Amino acid sequence: MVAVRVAVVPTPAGGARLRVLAEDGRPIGGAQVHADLVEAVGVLERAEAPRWVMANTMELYPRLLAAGVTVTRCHDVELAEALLLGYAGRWGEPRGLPAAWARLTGAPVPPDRPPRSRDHQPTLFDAGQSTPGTPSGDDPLDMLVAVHQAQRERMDAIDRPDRFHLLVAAESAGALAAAEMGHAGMPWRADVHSALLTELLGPRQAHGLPPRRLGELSERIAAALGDHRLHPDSPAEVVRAFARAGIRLPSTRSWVLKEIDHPAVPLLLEYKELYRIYTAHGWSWLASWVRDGRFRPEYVPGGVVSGRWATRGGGALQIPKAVRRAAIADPGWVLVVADAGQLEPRVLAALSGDDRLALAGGGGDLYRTLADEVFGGDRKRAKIGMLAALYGQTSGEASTLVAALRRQFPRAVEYVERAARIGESGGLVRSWLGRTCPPATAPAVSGEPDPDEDGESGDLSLSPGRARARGRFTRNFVVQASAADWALALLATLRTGLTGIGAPGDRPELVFFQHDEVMVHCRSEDAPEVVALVERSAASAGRIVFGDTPVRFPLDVATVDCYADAK
DNA sequence: AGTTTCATATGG
DNA sequence: CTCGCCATATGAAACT
Repeated sequence: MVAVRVAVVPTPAGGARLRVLAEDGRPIGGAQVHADLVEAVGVLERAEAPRWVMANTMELYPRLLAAGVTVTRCHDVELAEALLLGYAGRWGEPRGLPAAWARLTGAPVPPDRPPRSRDHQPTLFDAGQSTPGTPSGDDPLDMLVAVHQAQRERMDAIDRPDRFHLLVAAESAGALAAAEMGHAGMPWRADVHSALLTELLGPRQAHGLPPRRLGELSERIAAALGDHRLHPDSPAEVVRAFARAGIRLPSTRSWVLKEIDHPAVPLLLEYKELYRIYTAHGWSWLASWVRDGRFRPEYVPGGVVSGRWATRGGGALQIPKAVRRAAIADPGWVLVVADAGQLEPRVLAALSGDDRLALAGGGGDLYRTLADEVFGGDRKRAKIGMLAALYGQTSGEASTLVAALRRQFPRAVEYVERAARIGESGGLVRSWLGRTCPPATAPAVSGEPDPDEDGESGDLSLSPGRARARGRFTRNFVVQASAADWALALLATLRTGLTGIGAPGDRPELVFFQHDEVMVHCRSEDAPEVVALVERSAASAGRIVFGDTPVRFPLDVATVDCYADAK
């Protein structure tokens, strides 16, 4: 019989212990012991491609990838635990296997281990069976099997189990993709990056001395303000210098400075831009994060409450446009870059079943249609109105614009307003697939008491100010988290499909994922097939997540040599 | 000296 | 009185 699911734990000596499971998680037969983890997984994957049940994908899978073994599907017990805890309103409790096992057996719940650092070498201890706080003698494979089985039962017991199963599968697939992306890395030309820095900043100086261009600018800024010396990166100094020149600044933010008519302003703006690149994406960034022609950040699936990914170093999700010129495909290869346009309003249309809004997104530019239907052709206002509805903005003319939207799209607007009301009254909201927002936290952890908070006398209701903030959060959560549901489904479909394209050994590789954008590195001749696959995956993600919906999720797809040319 | 918060930038 | 969501990362400033 074909193994549907297989639980796997590594042994300290590089081996593995496996147990075949039925779909519901019940073990079939006893534990198998293998001397070689990589071989055991590789053989079974090729033969039966089961869903691998693992405690933590990001810890185990990189070892398999390093040895050339990929797997198709998994169930990540830790990620599933976090989703289940969140669903139950127990957000923030330890979610690791030892903690889940302790809850199952009624033992004291140990805290989660802190995440390992990036250049941490696995030790016998890490790979081993005992974990701090766990009674030794508990077999990790037994723990894994039992916790997984219990998770399957908990998943079946909640509302909309079909969607929640999808969520766990998508979250797990995301973890596989994250490990694979960390393994592949984004093609990155250090020489191009360095040349770009030199062009912008002047040649690199020794000992972290600021590059010449920054020094020159700061001298000219000082001179323009009648000073001898000035650190333009110190907001306090800049404010003081302007004060001496008779200009009072509330802050030194770019948009504040832009309103000021003074010769130092353009210099200062230029300085800020260059300084930012120098400190955040300069030579030291290059040295820390780019090796062997690849940028390898550390992705953290499920790292953001809304289900978006985070990174633990490298800042992969904030790569400035200016340095994207260094992301260049290998010779003979290209980058297929695809991003979902206007994803959040489209997701709102699907969530709320607002078919009129769905229709408005049918023509490609949703804001354009909105503008023509509601705002007398004013696209800018249409966009502000929609974003105000999604974020809860009330200042300026935002309320008026949202009210206008509501007249034409009552279901969509009511959906987010309802989420806001639930949040304001202290309730929980969920994404379409069931990812749940964290509960309202107890205010004033330390320091100054919140002026908006009158008393801490065990009153669970929120103060008006906090309640409104909470409402904006839950309002946005339902949309942002459901958009993340969709994006994960896209990613999962895409990564599976890619294994069928290209020649073995020269497969397209997923190298980047950023909220609503994916990047595939592939041979030029495979690009058309990849483009078609990405587009199919987007459409299929819409159906998988939202079922039968008229909402379209169009992608902007570009096949380029260089990331900077994608948009 | 080490740690935390603030200000400002980047991304979606 | 103010009122736009989610993040990461850096250096300066403030704090222990």
